[in-house]
Amino acid sequence: MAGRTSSPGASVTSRALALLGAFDETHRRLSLTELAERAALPVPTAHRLVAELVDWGALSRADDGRYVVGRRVWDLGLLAPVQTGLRQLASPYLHDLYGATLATVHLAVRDELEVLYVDRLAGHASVPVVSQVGSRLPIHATGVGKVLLAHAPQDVQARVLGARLARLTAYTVTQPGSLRRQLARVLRDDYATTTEEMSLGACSVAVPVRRDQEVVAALGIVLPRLGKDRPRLVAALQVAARGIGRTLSEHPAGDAAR
Amino acid sequence: MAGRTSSPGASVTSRALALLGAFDETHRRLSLTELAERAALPVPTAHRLVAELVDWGALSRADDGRYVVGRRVWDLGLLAPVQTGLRQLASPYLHDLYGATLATVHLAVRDELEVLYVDRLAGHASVPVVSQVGSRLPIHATGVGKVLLAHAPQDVQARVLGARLARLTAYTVTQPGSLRRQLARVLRDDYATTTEEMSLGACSVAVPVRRDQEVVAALGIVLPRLGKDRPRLVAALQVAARGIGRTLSEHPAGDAAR
DNA sequence: GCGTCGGCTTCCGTTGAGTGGAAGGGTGGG
DNA sequence: CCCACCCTTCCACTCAACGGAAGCCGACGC
Repeated sequence: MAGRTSSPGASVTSRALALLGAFDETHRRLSLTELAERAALPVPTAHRLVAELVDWGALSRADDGRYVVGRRVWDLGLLAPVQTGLRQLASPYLHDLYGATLATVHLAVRDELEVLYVDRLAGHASVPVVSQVGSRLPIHATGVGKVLLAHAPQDVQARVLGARLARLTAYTVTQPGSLRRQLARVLRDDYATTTEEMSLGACSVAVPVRRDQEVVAALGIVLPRLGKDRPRLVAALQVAARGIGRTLSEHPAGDAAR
Repeated sequence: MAGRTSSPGASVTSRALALLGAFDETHRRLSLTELAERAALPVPTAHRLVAELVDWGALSRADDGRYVVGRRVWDLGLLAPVQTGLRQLASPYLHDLYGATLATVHLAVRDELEVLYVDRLAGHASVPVVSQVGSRLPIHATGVGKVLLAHAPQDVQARVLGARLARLTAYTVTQPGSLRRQLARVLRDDYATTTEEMSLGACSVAVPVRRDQEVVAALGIVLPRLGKDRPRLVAALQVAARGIGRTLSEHPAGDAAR
């Protein structure tokens, strides 16, 4: 390979992937110099590798010279099991729920100690929420998060409860004991709720989505307040969740929740 | 580099990308040998490169030893402008439309001579359609396709009309003269319709989405039949389309329709 | 239970793809 | 007009990458 390299042993593939990895939610458009910095590469090296990524369609160069993630990565991302399995199969159920409630509807999975939002439906009438597809939010402060945490392995629960529970609003549950009791109730009632714990003006209800007894996702909705609609909402969510679980069982190839 | 190579001059990056490019809609799970074949690489070479892609999260190995597109590509795909620009900004409008009609709602852009479905909303009550997010369908047989074709550059229209127009149902418009006249009417009426031209039992209406006078996408819905609801549907679609166009104009960084 | 086959994994001598500092061009701002 | 920064190109040097061969492993047929 090269006579001199700033990072001996690094492969070409890892460098190219480092360039792709330079993009994130807060860095969607990057100049060449920014890319090089974020990927820890010299500018000429970044320049060569970026040109190849652009040729293939992994990156795209905008008119202002900056780079963005290319259409081909979007296409490829749609082939990932989280999309073709869980998200796609669940979509009609989520739309049924949305059509019936016009509330924000969430489908989420656990991603280590966080909640990953796999899908989110919302119109203009829905409660504004901070989540969007691909977001990772704290697991202790959302309805779907509490469901996923309640059904997580003991070591995951220990790590979440043993860490500092971030206070996001005055109503966030930050005492481990309180959260533990809530999780026990989630297991008993088979649904979770939040009341302005993630953001003010947003309350939520969520239920587990099971495939063959295993909780693989959580389905939830967000409303300004729960009130006396709670039993009806829980019932609607559970019907949709069972439908999703059944559909997932009928499509074994789509190992959706991993 | 290596003392011997089956494809001299091919870069490491291009080989790694060839492996990613081995996946498509009909090849979502591939064995190592299949990956090597489809990427035109020797198996040991594929083995090494695939291991790196797995390490980074671009690919994932399932329990049965086969590979799928990894979560990190899904994450990255969500950063592409087609997602963060057009799709995300349009989503609330699409959900409003869905909530009002419970019909299948489509958002699409032109991708060369085809329609690319950027978003699709459907519940169980909606008409089953063949499209899904990321699908490319023929531009002459769908409502959104006719809108995009009517507003396409002359050379694009010439290439579509000069090629054989595939007959998908008995009602598909396959005569270039007929399609030309329909496109003229689309420009005049500012909406397009289809009647069981793409699949039986599915009729559609679609309107252009404009950002600063430029047609950047098409918005459509699919129903079992149009009937006397057509004017109301067109009006609802146009309101949503104008809302999307306005929102796109307010977010210049998201060059969504490219 | 054994043998065969196919897929996968590991090895390693050879070599050319890849390296990045230097230099130069272009653009925007002061 | 000058300066600073970003981007692009060059090229001597070298080590990362190459893939056939060999071996391992699991499934399948007899």
